[in-house]
Amino acid sequence: MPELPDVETFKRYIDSTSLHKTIEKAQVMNKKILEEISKNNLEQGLQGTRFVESDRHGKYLFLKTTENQWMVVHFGMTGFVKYFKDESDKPNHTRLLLRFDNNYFFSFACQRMLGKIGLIQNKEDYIEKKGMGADALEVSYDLFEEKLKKRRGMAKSALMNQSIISGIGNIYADEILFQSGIHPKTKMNQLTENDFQTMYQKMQEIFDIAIKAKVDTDEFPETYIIPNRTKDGLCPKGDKKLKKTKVNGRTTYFCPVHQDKK
DNA sequence: CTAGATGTTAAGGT
DNA sequence: CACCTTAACATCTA
Repeated sequence: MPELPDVETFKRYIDSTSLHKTIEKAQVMNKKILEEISKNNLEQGLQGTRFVESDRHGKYLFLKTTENQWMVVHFGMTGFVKYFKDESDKPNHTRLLLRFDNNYFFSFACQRMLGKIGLIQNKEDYIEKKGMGADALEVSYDLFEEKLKKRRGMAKSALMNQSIISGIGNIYADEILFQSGIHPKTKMNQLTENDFQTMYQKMQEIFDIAIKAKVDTDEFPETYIIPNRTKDGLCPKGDKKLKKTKVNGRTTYFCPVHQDKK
């Protein structure tokens, strides 16, 4: 799940459930998710503090503690968070478990262990060190076009490159290109000014709609390709079968009729 | 049993 | 040097 809209949805969920509660206990259940910190240092760094503020950059989530540090969360491919009261509701692949002073729990779960959690002093330095580009919801049109138009590789690869623009993943890259009528293998440097304007506008619109729908694909517009990204999926604009290919080593769906720009 | 699944990164190649 | 592509990571399911 976790592309920009998913992470934004987690952020809002955390804002409404988990801020301003003292963390009485922190338990790292699996060390593989730790990013440059020991189990003990993360647990001790969290215990006794409260989360007071949250932020998101691309697919990364930041939670500020009363000690002026940030817990940075990356969800990998299978990560999610859950706030719950009854211990029997604890998710299966919980890797970090917090208990608040109201006896509710906070779980960070990730089945495939591709997620990461760290504790950092400075959010801006971290973003810089990771080489992240501007957040997809904050990037200006001029920067969007300037960064993308020189790229020689395939359009989809460039959209998914986090160092150019942060937040677009495999699923939403397919949606942006479908809504823009651009074939995913088109070379980015062959697109026109008009194409970049369309992609920029569609990117904003799609993320906006996905976030408002809380990422529930049942609530997505009928014209979206995301719910149809399956074997035998049909184009929502014409009933022709979608094509499946690989870009960047990732499964890519597109409509050969509506994405002929190449 | 094998292939593939929303992500990132290191290593190799242009 | 800047950019592009691929494999690997760990686990589970179709």
